[in-house]
Amino acid sequence: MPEGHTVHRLAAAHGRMFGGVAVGASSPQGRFADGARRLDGRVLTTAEAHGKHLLLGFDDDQMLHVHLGIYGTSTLAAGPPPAPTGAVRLRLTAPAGYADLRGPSACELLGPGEVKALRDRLGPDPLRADADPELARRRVGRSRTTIAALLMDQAVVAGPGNIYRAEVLFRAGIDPMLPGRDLTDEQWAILWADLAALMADGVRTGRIDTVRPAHTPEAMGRPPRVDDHGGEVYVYRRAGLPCLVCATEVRSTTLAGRNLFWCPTCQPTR
DNA sequence: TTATAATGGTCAT
DNA sequence: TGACCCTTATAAT
Repeated sequence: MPEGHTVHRLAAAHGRMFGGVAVGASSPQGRFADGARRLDGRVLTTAEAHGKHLLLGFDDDQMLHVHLGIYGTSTLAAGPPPAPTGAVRLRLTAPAGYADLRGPSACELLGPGEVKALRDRLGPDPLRADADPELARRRVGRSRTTIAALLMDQAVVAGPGNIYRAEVLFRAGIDPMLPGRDLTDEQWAILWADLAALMADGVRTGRIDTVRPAHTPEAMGRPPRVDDHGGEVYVYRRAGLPCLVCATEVRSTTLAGRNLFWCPTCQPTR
């Protein structure tokens, strides 16, 4: 379930489990065999996330870079590792437990220059203390691209994915098709602050919950949502269902190859 | 048993 | 814009 909040949780969990100890590394699936050999026995020194990128630093100049892509998962558990099941690209082990990485779009060792290049092509991450929202605001303000597409562009903002994109636009009442440069400064400030708050919640809970107290299942007398992403949301994957605020049918379309969801009443065209 | 979809990104056209 | 990559869970057959 990889949007930025997931990766920040992973970074923290890796720091707790592997920080300061020599880790065992293997690639049961075999596709990262060389990298695992180089990692095996190194001591983990840093664990951080930038957007959806996980960066693990070791006591040499090689940084492990992991990107989960759309289906990647990383499972951490305490205790001795069981026999690997499925396609485990990388297994890390420590006295405290183990981590299994499956299906990542990137799992590679990077030198310092490559790490800098990676960071340089990412926009500010609302979950990072060093994020500069002005940088993102300037890019959005100059662009004719729709705000829906800009929010998915990791060079503009690093971390949000399709769920946060749809939900934050709904909560701000902004038409997804509005060109970036037509947003007011106030609208951008609201979007940024909401991303930061919602994603911080996501880091705490491990779920994406965006529904305000007034519209929760309990408040509305409706059954809780059952969806494999495991959270209560307004529009994401709710096409054809009534908007939780105004009962208009939630719409969906494909934009730049991704599903976009919105309520035409709550997010009117200007 | 096979098909499809999915919270992402890269590359080519 | 479309093809393709990675893996798994669920739906359809």
